[in-house]
Amino acid sequence: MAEKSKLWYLENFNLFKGLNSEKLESLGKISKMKDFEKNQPIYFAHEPSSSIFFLKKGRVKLTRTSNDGKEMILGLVNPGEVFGEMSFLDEGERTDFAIAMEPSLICTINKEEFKKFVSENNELNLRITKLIGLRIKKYTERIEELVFKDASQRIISFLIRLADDNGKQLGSDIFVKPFLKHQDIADLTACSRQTVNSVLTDLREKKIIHFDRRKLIIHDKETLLKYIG
Amino acid sequence: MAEKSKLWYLENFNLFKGLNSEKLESLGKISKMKDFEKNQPIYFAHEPSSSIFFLKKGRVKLTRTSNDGKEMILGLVNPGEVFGEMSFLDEGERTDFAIAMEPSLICTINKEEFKKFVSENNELNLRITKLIGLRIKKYTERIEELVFKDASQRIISFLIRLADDNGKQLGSDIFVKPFLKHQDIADLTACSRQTVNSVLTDLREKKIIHFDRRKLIIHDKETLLKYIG
DNA sequence: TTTCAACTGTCAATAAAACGACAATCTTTT
DNA sequence: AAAAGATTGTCGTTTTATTGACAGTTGAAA
Repeated sequence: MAEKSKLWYLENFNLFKGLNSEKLESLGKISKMKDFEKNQPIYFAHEPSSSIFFLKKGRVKLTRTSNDGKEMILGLVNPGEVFGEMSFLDEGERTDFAIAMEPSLICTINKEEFKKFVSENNELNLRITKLIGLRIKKYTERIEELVFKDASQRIISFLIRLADDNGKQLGSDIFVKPFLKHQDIADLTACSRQTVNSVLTDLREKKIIHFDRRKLIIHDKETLLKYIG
Repeated sequence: MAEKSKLWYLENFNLFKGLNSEKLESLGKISKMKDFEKNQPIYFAHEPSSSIFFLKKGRVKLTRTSNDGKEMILGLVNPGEVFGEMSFLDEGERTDFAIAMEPSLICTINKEEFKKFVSENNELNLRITKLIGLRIKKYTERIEELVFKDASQRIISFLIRLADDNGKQLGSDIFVKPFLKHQDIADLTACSRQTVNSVLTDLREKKIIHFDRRKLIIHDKETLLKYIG
């Protein structure tokens, strides 16, 4: 491994993997790194979407709020991932609200400068195309889930995704840092807090998962998979 | 207006508006025009997605089916619009199923040839970018609707979209050709046929819309808008 | 013209999940 | 350490929408 460059913070982004140091250098010039504390907003709905973001460290959630104040979570962002990339596709305003769930380190690049950088580095085009394709796929899957699955199936699907994205396998158990409260899971799966609680409790009684306020363990992913067919 | 070219069929696609005749010519060379009859499938799920489609005339619906046979409609395609464009973003298989709802005329272009054409005509890049952005927006709006709105609000939202996309204003009435059966509306709005019927009937009783088997008229769009806030 | 299949309209029964309420527990602040 | 606030757990109760069943219509096919 090469010596630690001052651009260390760009190296780990999936999107930039394998770029040579010259290009990372020029990327470094147009990017700004910023710390966010827990619960600090990153951008708001109706703001002009003029930047694209990369999460280096921490955790971010993207939400939408209905007229009457109900919240839904559009997505969670893990380290190494891009967010706010709609700015790349669209001139308009943001439609979602981004907030740091934990102390986070976030890299910001101005939309126009990023577009210019991409046009000078065509290898990125393909990656971005794939990224966008993946987003569309995720959204259509989410729609499908809302249409075809009932509340407990949606919650179980979510647990599986959580295990895959954020879990650490230890023997036959998968440990997940429980960074979401029940209300968050409810906002992610389009059901009520009480329903989330009862589904989780039920799974715990059946020894398929275990959880309390400080841990979440999936004992038996196989069985969970059976529930959602 | 210029004399009718043999490329008349390409002229009206939103995506190609304003391309000069030389470019249309070369587009003509890589595109194939084909007639589809009512209920004829255009592509299936799990097929490799090797082409992109443009609807010249008729009407197409894009659907997904759950494991247990329930259907949802992912979207309706109107003349002048693209579909199957995921092939442009993704190497994989189709995830949806496209079927002609009416006798239709459809232009097909091979994904790779289309990509080549786009790379030689950079003005298209921006339009495609916008198109993709719009798709993402539509999907997130759909998710939002499923999460925040109840069945009758979803049906009413759908009626408004239908009026906007397919309606002809005549005085204060908006006429829509009723090309959808109740089951289709149900598949579009994620509720049951019976619920669709009862919501529509209720709106008819209140004289906000009128419909029977051969027509659908929206008398009072204002009031519909009030229902959905 | 008759027949058949698909679609519409309606209703009662059932099921799913939201909602409201409140106690218990944990966390943070003072 | 006490108080306040947030989160979880557990209830009945109520709402919403699905389901199934069946009769009435309509359009197409024979």
